[in-house]
Amino acid sequence: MLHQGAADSSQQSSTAPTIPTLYSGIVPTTTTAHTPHVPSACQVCGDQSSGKHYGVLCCDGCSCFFKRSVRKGTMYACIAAKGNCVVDKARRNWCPYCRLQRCLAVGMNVAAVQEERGPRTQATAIAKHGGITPSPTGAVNAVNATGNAMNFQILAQILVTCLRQAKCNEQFRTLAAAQQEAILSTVWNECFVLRASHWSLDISAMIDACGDPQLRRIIVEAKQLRADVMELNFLETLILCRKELAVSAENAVLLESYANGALVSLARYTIQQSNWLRFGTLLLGLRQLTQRCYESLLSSLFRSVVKDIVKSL
Amino acid sequence: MLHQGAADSSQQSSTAPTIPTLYSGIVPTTTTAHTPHVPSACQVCGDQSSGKHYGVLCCDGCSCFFKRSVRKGTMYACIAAKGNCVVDKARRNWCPYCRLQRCLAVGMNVAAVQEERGPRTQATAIAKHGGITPSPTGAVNAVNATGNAMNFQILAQILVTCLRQAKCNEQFRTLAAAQQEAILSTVWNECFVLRASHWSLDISAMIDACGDPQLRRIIVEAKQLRADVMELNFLETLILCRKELAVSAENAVLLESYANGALVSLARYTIQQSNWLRFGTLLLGLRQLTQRCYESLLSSLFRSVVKDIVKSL
DNA sequence: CCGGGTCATCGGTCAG
DNA sequence: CTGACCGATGACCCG
Repeated sequence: MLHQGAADSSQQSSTAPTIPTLYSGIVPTTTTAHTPHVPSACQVCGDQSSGKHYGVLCCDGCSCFFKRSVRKGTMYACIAAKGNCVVDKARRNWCPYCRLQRCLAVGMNVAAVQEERGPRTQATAIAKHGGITPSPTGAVNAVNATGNAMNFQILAQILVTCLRQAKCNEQFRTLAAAQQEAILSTVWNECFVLRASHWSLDISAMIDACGDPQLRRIIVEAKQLRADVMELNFLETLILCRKELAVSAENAVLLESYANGALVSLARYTIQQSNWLRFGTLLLGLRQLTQRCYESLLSSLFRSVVKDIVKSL
Repeated sequence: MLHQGAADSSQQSSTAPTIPTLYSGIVPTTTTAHTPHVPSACQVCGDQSSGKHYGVLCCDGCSCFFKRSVRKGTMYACIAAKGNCVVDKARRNWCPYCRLQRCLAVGMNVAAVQEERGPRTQATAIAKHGGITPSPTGAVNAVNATGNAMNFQILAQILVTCLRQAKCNEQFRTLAAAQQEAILSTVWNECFVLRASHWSLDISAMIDACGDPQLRRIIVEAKQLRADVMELNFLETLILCRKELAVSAENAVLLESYANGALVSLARYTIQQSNWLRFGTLLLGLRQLTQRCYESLLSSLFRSVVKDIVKSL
């Protein structure tokens, strides 16, 4: 930080608003000459980049910030509630939410953040010194980058399947394409978790392999609903048909009627085989599902694919 | 890159005539090496230094004082009008003018003081203890400083009333104090919106005056539930008794049973006067309420007061 | 090169 | 306003 301050004061005495262009026209010729490393602009904040991190050219700060954010799974709130704060070198620390959003927007890969390892040294030193090997605490799970990618692909396939299923939803399918797309691009993650948590095969290993601890927690929680096929369908309708996501007044009415229909059907279905409690529990589960999904980094995992999936089919 | 002043100041403690002796004999051998943290004298007042700040070895107090002075840009006047007051640990607070002069004299770097950032934005610390959770905060600027301050005060009173009511909730009140506090510090905003949206008087003007458009939307949405007193009580229980917020395994069981009880009661109550739809609609409204609350900046509005309120009563 | 961790030094907090 | 305290940041190093 001191370093940062020093750099600031020496170069740009004031908070210069035009930072991103820092190396736009200056460096090109001198680049190959004697530069220690190729200077490029951080795609997140425009600061000097130290190379690629998590798939994107960015500076140490943004790289580190991204790593910590993903590891801890903290969910930020935009300081201005707009979600469009300026993220440049001088202001990147003002709004963590917008900084993280920007990290994801430029394509930083959540899955590339590894599990936390133990402290760096000690183990060897102590082992040499005495004979008492201390427990290396964090079982370094370097994991297989290859198998990891494979698992991700499979999960992406599951995602496609879930969204196809949503498209076939009896009520949802009747909506106009634009309305469908508007809804799905918002609630796709809820659809995914609902279905994936009740997948016929055990896919927990693949979910673990994605390296997103949040996703794991969400799925585990959703799994506790133990919904059957009928219940899943009704819940899916309730996820898909939310009048708040209507693009027009008529659609709002339509969506509400769909949701009401699903509610009544679900009530009938659950009451006939057990009691009211089941009905209420499922709906409360929906609340939990919604909240968790929007608090999580789930989206970033499939960010690249979900857009295309929603469009096609 | 690093401050020249750093090297300078660490050696020439001479600037301060009376100070240097403080730790001169304690750290003799290890001085220059790379000791974890060498206790040294603050170059400004001679107190124990906690490391370099703004380029100079100094204590937390002088560091903080310097930061505040630079940020606020206040001009002090020497209390003795001489500009040569003694600045040592015991007397550093007597004359801010001379203290600041001394900060500058020993080379503290004004440019290293960054601009003020917003309040810390934390957001939901998921996992772990499940208890500690101040909600997302944001800098809702002073805005309504003048005329609206009154309205804000009234709303804060309403908030107090809502939380008192929550504390009296038939189920919630039986929980241990620590558990109550853990839950309320998370869901207080849901409690507030639920009650405020169904307030007996029309408080929409005050809500508007708070200058948070999000809050307005949330309240309007919640108002559409048109819940009666009984329903409100059941919904409140469902907000308060979420097993995810349990601080212990036993409490999780307890909370779940409370929620189940509320579900059954609400079902009985609603079915006798209309139908299943009402029951389901209310629960979906709960989902909407939860999501909106955590997406909004509501918390920042009451950030300063809610903490105290939750603690007291 | 790009993952990881480290730690001096920034930031804000909040009783006193 | 003060300052002890703690979380966040990022330049730097290792493997």
